[in-house]
Amino acid sequence: MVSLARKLIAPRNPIPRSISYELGNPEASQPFVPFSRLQETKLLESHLVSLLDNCSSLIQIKQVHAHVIRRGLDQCCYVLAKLLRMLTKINVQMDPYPRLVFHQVEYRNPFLWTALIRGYSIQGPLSEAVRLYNGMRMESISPVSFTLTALLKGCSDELGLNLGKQIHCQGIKLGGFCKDLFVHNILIDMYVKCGWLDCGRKVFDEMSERDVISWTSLIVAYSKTGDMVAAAELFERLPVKDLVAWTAMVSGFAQNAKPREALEFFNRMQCGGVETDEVTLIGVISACAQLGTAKYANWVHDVAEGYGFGPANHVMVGSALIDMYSKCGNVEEAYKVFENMKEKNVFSYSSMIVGFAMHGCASAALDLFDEMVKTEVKPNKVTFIGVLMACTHVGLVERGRHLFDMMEKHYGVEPSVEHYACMIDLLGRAGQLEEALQLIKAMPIEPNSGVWGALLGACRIHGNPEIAQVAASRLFELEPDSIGNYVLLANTYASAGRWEDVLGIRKLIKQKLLRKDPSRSWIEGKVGVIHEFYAGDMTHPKSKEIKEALEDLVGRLKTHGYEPNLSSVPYDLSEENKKRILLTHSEKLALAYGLLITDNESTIRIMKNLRICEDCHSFMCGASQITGREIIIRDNKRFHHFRNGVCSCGNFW
DNA sequence: ATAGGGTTAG
Repeated sequence: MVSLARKLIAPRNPIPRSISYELGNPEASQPFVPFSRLQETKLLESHLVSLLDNCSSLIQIKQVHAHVIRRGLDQCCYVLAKLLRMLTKINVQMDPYPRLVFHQVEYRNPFLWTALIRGYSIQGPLSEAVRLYNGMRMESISPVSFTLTALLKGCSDELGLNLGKQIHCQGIKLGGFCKDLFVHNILIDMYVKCGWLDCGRKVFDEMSERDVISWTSLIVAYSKTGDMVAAAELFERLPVKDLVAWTAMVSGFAQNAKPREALEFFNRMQCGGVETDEVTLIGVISACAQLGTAKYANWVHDVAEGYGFGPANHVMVGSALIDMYSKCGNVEEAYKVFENMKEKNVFSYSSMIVGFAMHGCASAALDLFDEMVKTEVKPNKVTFIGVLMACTHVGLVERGRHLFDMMEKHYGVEPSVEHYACMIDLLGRAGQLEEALQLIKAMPIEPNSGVWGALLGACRIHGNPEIAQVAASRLFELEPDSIGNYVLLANTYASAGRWEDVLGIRKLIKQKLLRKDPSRSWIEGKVGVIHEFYAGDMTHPKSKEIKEALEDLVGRLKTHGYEPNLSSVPYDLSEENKKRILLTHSEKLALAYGLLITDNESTIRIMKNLRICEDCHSFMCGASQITGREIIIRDNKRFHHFRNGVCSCGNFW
């Protein structure tokens, strides 16, 4: 029975290829197969294909394959092509198993060829995919448009691009698929992946017919290069905007640090009656995390629950919420979300660990790490950055060293340059500047700007202009246009009283026409209204009250022993001028405004774009004591919780 | 067959 079936399906004298391939299925035109049997075979084939469709592991696929052979269909291209596609889907290497399956078939149709080509194209090497493609044409088998898209999928680098261009130029001349929408959409994608956005645009512009996928591909491409203007331009021209296109805009703005625009688009999307799914929500959550305000945080959490994508059942939404609450200063709420999640993955754990670290809760971060390694979730490089950060923020040098030693030995995570930067930060902030410098010299990988920057930052904190000079000279090579490095070096000189050198750096900054990123702080007022203050900026309508409130506060603070820290002003000015400047630091303005607009009980949350200065730090400590308020400040690195005169960072930041 | 997603760094 078995051998009979095999004979029927793979005849000794195959019908001419040209006919069979046009029909797409050689078995279909065998004249001597009785109709009923043919139907039976067709049924069996589609049954096996649907079995394959439901496979999710190699073992399952092999079981179905055995079944395929038992039923005598081991020459059936239709079923075997599906088998190869499934093997590719679960990432089974083409050599040897899928390759063998392919070779065991005597008469291969274009779909079977394409399935193998696609496998090599996705996994690499692309050269093998090309070799097969040529082999296919040598046997006079005409490629189908799916063959081209399969090849184009693998063209994501310089080498692939050449091939892709060939396919683009020649292949399209070949036949009917020159107008094929799929091929063009994938061509756009290929050019974009290779960094040839203009070519992608050209394909798009010349297409006779476009669908929402063509538009969205290009919109995403622009947003990935940071050009949200071009992305928005296209988006507005897109005739029918679907969920994915809207989401591309929302997350595009979020990824490009434009949280307000992201929220604005989400709002428009909702007004337009477009449905929302968890992918959209993740973009919105990320935008709220950047705003850092508590009210938006609660709002978006409710929105997510309302759409049925609560953190309990959606790992990605949950992880994004953990990150958001941490960045909004509410680490307790972040932990609540974490606890209630049914499934936790490496993102959930890492976000929570990083969250604890940001808030200076080192022991919570380290405990959670210990808990994590007992589960099936494996720590990754970000997890280790999190635990090292935790150690840094409380000065746990030995613990950090130990973790750094163990990460590769025990957990198989190779220390990257970012981990070295964390270690330099850890040693440096703890005052071990020489050790930090030694570690940089002993690094097996090339130190990058992050590493030298960490050292320079530490030199500024501990007032070491000599080592600062070493770090800065490397940084000026690596990042000649980054103003921050010049400012840090100048500040280090300033606190050592080396005003000549400070002037030298200032001159350099002027020569290079660099502009300082102005210091600003913001605070959330009524229902999502954000008030932003720039250092020295007295244009806020309530400036007069703010100034009075601050002067009053300083007066009361002085009776508690506060003295303005003049070394926080890196300019060679008179004492009076220094004091005046200190009082217009943006976080102080925001604090005064916060005191004016909130009731006596509530916590004051301030966000800031730069590192908080020593003077503001001690000012906030005192203010929290005098006013009895809790003050939470997020600077560009971490959170400070000021309560009863002390800060959670233990004056270590 | 083709489009959208979450954690890090001085």
